[in-house]
Amino acid sequence: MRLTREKAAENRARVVDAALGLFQRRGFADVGVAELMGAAGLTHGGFYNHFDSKADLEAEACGLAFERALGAIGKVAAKPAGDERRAAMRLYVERYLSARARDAAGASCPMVSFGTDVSRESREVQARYARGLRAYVDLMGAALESEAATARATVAELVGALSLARSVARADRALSDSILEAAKARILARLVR
Amino acid sequence: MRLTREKAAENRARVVDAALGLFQRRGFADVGVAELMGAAGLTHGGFYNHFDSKADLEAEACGLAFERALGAIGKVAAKPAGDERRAAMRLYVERYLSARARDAAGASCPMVSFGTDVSRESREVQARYARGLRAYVDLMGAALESEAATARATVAELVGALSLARSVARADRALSDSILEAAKARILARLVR
DNA sequence: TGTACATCAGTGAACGCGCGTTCACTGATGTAC
DNA sequence: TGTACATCAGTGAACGCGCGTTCACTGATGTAC
Repeated sequence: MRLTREKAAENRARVVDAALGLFQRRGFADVGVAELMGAAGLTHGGFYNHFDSKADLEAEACGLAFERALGAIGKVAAKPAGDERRAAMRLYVERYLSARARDAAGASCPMVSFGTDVSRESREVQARYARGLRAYVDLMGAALESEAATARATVAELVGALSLARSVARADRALSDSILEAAKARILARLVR
Repeated sequence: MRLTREKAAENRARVVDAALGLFQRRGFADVGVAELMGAAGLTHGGFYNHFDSKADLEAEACGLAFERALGAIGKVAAKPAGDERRAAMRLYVERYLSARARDAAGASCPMVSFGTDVSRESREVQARYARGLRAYVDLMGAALESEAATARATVAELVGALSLARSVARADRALSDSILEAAKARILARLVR
């Protein structure tokens, strides 16, 4: 039952998208090929028509996550400098550090989802990740209209706060909320200044 | 070949310690029972004399990591307030965000090693982690002689910077170093003020 | 445009393999007398 | 204190199980004429 090329490409994209969601929620190791193919409405046997290996898909999913993250911060950086960009940046930070983003484990920043995993992955994933982070920091500098050092420290604060907040979200929601609030207040205060 | 109670307790402690190192370096999932028993100089069969399950050991290793992390920041908080405590804190930050700490994946802050993993672990690990983080933030407030919000944001910045720096350490060392530097400079600047 | 055949996306059974866990066994230690 | 026996930390083979990957097969699509 061969499919049209478009249909096949669509299926492939659906697998990457479904896999990314599962990987972000549960980590690379905990999601099997059969499960992720099932999540895309397919059976596991066809997996190797699209990917060389599971590691290959992991690298591609990581790339997709960065593509989305860079798209979001890129939009902010693309605004006219000054008030308009600052307003967009404020909105970006508020969303990034919202309870909503914290609870949406399946659709979030790759630095938060894969931060710990990435140093255990293949060289290729690591290289892709490093390129992604460098681009993200650069766009953050533009979005913030700041020096590189400020952009780097801000990214660290953003990523650290969301990571920590997510880690304790179930066990200590008050602590989780207060970490988000503290980081948000600090970054926003620096923005208006 | 039954052992003395002391020798058995010593073996058990050695297993937890060896397992923690391996877990921090490679994650819970990637380290098998046979391997971690081997790292402690034992064979896998005896594992269940000491632990109910692998998850049980994971929780205990997590507890040990926090014990150490809390000990380190606790020492700073225990210094006499003022110059002496500030000096100890400066040293703590410099060490925490050093290239050395970044490269010592096997012996580091549990928030950095387990940050992503913890939300995928058992309720018990999560509860232990949340208690640990709360205590860490409290001690950070004391060490910093600051309000709770500042302590929370500082922990986020520390953890975020070390996480990111470690993620790109192999693929882009310059970026890794610069993230460490940026966060260090910002936190230290706030300290002297 | 129609026909004949090669291609290939998808299916589902099967493969090794390594995992967590169990078990019968060993023999020095701990304990009851 | 000495003896007899139960205890239990450690060993290594064995167990199911689920994983990533392979394979023979199907049948609609793409292509050559």
